[in-house]
Amino acid sequence: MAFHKHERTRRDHATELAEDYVEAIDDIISREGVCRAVDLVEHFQVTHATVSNAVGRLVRDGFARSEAYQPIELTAKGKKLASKARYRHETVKRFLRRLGVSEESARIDSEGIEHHVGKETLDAMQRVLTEGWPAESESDPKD
Amino acid sequence: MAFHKHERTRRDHATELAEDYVEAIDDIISREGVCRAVDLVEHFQVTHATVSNAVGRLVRDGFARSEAYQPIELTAKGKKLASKARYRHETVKRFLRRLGVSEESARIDSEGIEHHVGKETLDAMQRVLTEGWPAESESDPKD
DNA sequence: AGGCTAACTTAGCCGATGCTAAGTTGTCAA
DNA sequence: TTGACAACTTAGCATCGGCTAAGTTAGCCT
Repeated sequence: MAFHKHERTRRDHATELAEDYVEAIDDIISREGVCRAVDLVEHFQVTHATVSNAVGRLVRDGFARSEAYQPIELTAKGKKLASKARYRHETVKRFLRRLGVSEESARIDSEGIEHHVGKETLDAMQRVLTEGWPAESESDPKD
Repeated sequence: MAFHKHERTRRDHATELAEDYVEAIDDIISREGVCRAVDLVEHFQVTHATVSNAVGRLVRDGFARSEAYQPIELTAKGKKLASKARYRHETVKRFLRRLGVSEESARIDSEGIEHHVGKETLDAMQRVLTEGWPAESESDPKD
């Protein structure tokens, strides 16, 4: 790995908001046809000004397109990130449900957790969802 | 619950750094006897200035005590937070190991995940560690 | 056409978390 | 004892993600 001990965590933070936004935008477009800033205001329970700034960063970073006073659109890059984020989010949430966690807690916790789940952990969760729990083993795993 | 949709996630963020710091300070004191700023510089791979600011916030928020140029100490409140954080961290990490995730990934992912795991999820993970996997069930859970 | 209202932007503020550069203190070894 | 070096602080800067307040635009209804 090319990461220092806490570098990954910090890098995750930098993209968290972008992931939450593109995921929300993608959802809203699916449901409503278009996504307006006011929809994101509603979704994240923040002010218009906050959304405006955030969308500005998405545009700057190539995740979204937006003309002033027009609906927000995702770029190909934005759509790709959105679908990756949704897959992770769904997998984590379904995994928590399978673990026995309530809908409410699974919804809340999965929102925070999804950004910190690496490929290996995600695959392990997905495996549980498709193949059931791993075998119980007495010995320590070696990998 | 008294949370708006994303309020919990935002609140978690506010205490994340504090938790990481008190946990690290507590560990270092256990291992070394005292904790100096330079140990935290090493641990988090940030500059001295960053540590100085962060410790200032810990002191301001009642988690730590520190005299200029002296070792850093935790208050009772800080120790309590540290042990809560360590318990969560350890539980998450051991759970991931049990899931089949490698030591390296479990270490990295648990660092990010621990701050977003609510009581219910944590209990579910702990239950797996002490009692094994939950029963497979065909039907949807109802809680 | 005109005007109202809701949607949006812009400007300016704050705190958190990072940085560099420069100054201060503590400590150990010569 | 004193001087050098490591440890620490302080000042000043940037970005992010919040906010309020104020200004602008779009769209609809009369």
